[in-house]
Amino acid sequence: MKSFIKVMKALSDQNRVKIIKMLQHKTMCVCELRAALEISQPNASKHLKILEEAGLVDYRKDGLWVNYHLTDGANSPYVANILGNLKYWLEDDPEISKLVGKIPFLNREELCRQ
Amino acid sequence: MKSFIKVMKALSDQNRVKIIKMLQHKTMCVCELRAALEISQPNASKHLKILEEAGLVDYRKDGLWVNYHLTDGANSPYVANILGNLKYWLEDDPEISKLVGKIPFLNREELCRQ
DNA sequence: TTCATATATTACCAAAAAAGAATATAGTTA
DNA sequence: TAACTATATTCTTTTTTGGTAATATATGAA
Repeated sequence: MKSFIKVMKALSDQNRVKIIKMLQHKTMCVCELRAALEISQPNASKHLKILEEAGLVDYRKDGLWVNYHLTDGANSPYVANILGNLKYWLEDDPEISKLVGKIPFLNREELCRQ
Repeated sequence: MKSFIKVMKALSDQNRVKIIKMLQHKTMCVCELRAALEISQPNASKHLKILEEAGLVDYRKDGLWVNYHLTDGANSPYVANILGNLKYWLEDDPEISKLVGKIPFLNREELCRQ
């Protein structure tokens, strides 16, 4: 039950759901995500950690960048199911559409000099 | 997105998940639920209200009793999907099994005189 | 009407979670 | 080595949530 609740809690926050929906389209680094969501860098890192501990996302380091991507849910039936459904859910949510529309114009090199 | 998050939040608490799993087996009144969960009556009422507002449960009044049951999720794809999957998920969780095992021995007439 | 009782609501407190500020870590480059 | 930078962590404050106690509501019975 604990792992189920961890997944539900991870998905109980708007910014974290937005992160999931963005990662459906593209592997993204922390600075791209924080720029798209307009939140602070530590805040973005913290949300990503919660998603990671729930098994929803994973990352690969690439130099200074840390690229996050969705997992395949192989380790949790809850994760597999919800991530599968979330491909279709919230597709017509206005906030999500707006965010996803931004993705092609996010430029890592440009965004990550603060 | 708000309704999705409402469902996720509703399922982010052990007692509420336990209520769902019990209602899979039987329509139950508040006093049966609170007795099974060993929580206070106001606490049970509050959890039920959160589940109801998320669209996961509904109730019918029968005299003094209020009988809660799972919805069919007709008004929400999230609810329909999660309630469908929850028939199978958590079936082998020890806490859930213990609770569900109690259900046949709950006696409303006996429990509801405090 | 009056009393009894199952449930809901309110007010309050403690614990948990979210956010910001400051600092630390880990790569990279010079 | 030292300086730079993307990210993570820690500390603190604020907000949210879960719980209890007390009270209100609503239905049924006398």
